[in-house]
Amino acid sequence: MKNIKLKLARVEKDLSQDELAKIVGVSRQTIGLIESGKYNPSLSLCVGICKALSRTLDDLFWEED
Amino acid sequence: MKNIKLKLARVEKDLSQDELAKIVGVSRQTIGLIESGKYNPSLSLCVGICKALSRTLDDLFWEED
DNA sequence: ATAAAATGTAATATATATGTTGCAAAAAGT
DNA sequence: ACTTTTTGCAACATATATATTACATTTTAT
Repeated sequence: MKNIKLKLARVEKDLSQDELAKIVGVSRQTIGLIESGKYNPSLSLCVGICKALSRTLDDLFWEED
Repeated sequence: MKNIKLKLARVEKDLSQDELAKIVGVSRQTIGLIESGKYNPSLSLCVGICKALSRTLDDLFWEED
C-alpha cells in the first residue's frame, strides 16, 4: 500500500523526492518506490528518512490495525 | 549496536529467539542477529516483530539522539 | 555433575533492496 | 504554449538481508 504519510511529511518540508533522497543518501527512485509502496525499505533507511523529516518511525511507518 | 529493548520485550513475553522467529516467520538466526545489532532488518520484519510482542516501532526500534 | 535448551557463529545459497542509466509522462512555473 | 521540474517506469547490475545447515558455547533444569 502507498505510504501517504511519508509523502505528506515530505511535501510539508517542501522537499522533492530527489532532494530528500540526497539528504538521506539514496537514489530518487528508492524514495519514489517507498512512497508508492513497492519497496520494503531497511530499518536504517526508515530511520534516516524520519530524521530528515523530523518525525519518528511510528509517525511515518506504523499502521494501526 | 545491540537492540536491548527488543531482547527485553521478548523475554518479558517469555519467548525464546526460536519461538519468536517461528511466530514472525523468519529463522532463529535472523532474530539473534537483529538483537545483537549485526543486521539491518527490513521494515516489514520490524513490524512483524512489533506485532508479535505487542509493541510499536518506536518502542523497539527508535533511538533518540 | 549431567542433560537439555538456548544462543552464538560460520559457510554457502538465494531473494530482494538499492543503484545506475535512460526515457516518458505529468506537474508546475513563466 | 512553452520550458523546467518532478515523478513514473523499465532493464540490468550490485550489495546485503535472510535461509539453511551444522557445530560450539552458554545457560538453565534436573
